[in-house]
Amino acid sequence: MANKIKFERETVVRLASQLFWQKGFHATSTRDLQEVINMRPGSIYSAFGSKEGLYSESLKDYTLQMESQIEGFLSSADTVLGGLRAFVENIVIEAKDCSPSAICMLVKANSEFAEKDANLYELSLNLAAQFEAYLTQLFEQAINNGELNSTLTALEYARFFQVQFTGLRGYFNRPGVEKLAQPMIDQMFLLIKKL
Amino acid sequence: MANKIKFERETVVRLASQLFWQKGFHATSTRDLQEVINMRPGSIYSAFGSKEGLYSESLKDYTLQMESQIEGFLSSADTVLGGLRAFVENIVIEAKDCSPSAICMLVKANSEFAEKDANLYELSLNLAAQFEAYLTQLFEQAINNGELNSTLTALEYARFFQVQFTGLRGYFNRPGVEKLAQPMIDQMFLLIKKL
DNA sequence: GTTGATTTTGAGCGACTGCTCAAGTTAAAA
DNA sequence: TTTTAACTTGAGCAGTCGCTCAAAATCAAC
Repeated sequence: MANKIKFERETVVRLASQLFWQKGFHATSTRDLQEVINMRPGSIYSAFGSKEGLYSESLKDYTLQMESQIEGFLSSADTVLGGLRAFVENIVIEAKDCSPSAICMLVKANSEFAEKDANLYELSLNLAAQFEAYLTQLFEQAINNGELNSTLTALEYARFFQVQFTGLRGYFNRPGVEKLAQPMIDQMFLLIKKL
Repeated sequence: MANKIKFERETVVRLASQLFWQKGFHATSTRDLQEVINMRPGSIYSAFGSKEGLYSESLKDYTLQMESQIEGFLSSADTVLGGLRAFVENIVIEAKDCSPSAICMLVKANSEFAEKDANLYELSLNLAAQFEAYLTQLFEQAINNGELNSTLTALEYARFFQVQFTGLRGYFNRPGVEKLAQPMIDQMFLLIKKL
């Protein structure tokens, strides 16, 4: 009975996610979104409630995609560190130019939503915490596998990784430094092992 | 001849800078600015040309302020590295809560202006390059003073510093991790010396 | 074919945006 | 004191914003 939904929620959220990631929340208008996801205002608002609702779903999807991307690299690598390194190299070097932005969407979100009580700020914190927990679990494996000694806890390794990774992505979000990426990633993983 | 300007350009730019730093360019309305800098549209536009013009001046001022802040810490420190460390500790630990944002305004700008041909994107790149040159000059001094060996060039040290610093500021832009700041800064400077 | 619940459509609302400019105010020069 | 160029004011313009909702379209059930 009744009309069927004509859009695929997954596809729509992914497209919205890309636009939001590129332009940021405030600089993306609902008309921009309408064009990209090919939906009219009424449908968008009945499906997602608000621009904020669609952004929220986009950011959650982004985080899950990041994690499943890492899973992909892990499954075709011999070690946890090898998988993580392939992931970092992919983001910083290969995917750099076909990605909506060189900066992590979570980091962008966290920097865009200044007001500490805003929903989207809280969301960015929660997703960052979730991602940190995921990374911690990976470093636990790495320690158990003997890839890393246990002078640091898994959580401490995860923190170090995030600082390095975010720092690198920020630094390489500028033209003309491409040749430095590989040596600096090498240095990053060298440091992790020597901590 | 004629009326005198009633505002102090320096003060106004500093106030605007703080608001822009906190909220970002797109989320700051000209009405927000009017209130904070206590000027009416006509005066603002005759003095700065546009919202973009005021932002541009604000961002330049921010960069200069950062550099002169570092100068301050350097002049009351025994070594270049000691001065830089005091600066980092001040930004990440002490000034964290009274600052408009935990994230560097240059980094925010660079992440907000996605379109590669936009004026403000170009500006953020130029100022970042200027700041890197300034840092490089400091690390040159540190090498000459024998504080650092010369396995790396001054520019390479400056790059490493920026990656670490940006990474740390990003990581500590969340509640509940305050106690980790000092040890992670210690680790950062330990790494710099051991590179 | 008819019904009727569900989804899609898009004109357009009220609020807000960056910005303009005619009118008013100010104070150095004449 | 008068003049006049420089500066300030704020009502308000034209455009865009996020979003609503009555009408049209859709399609499973009967």
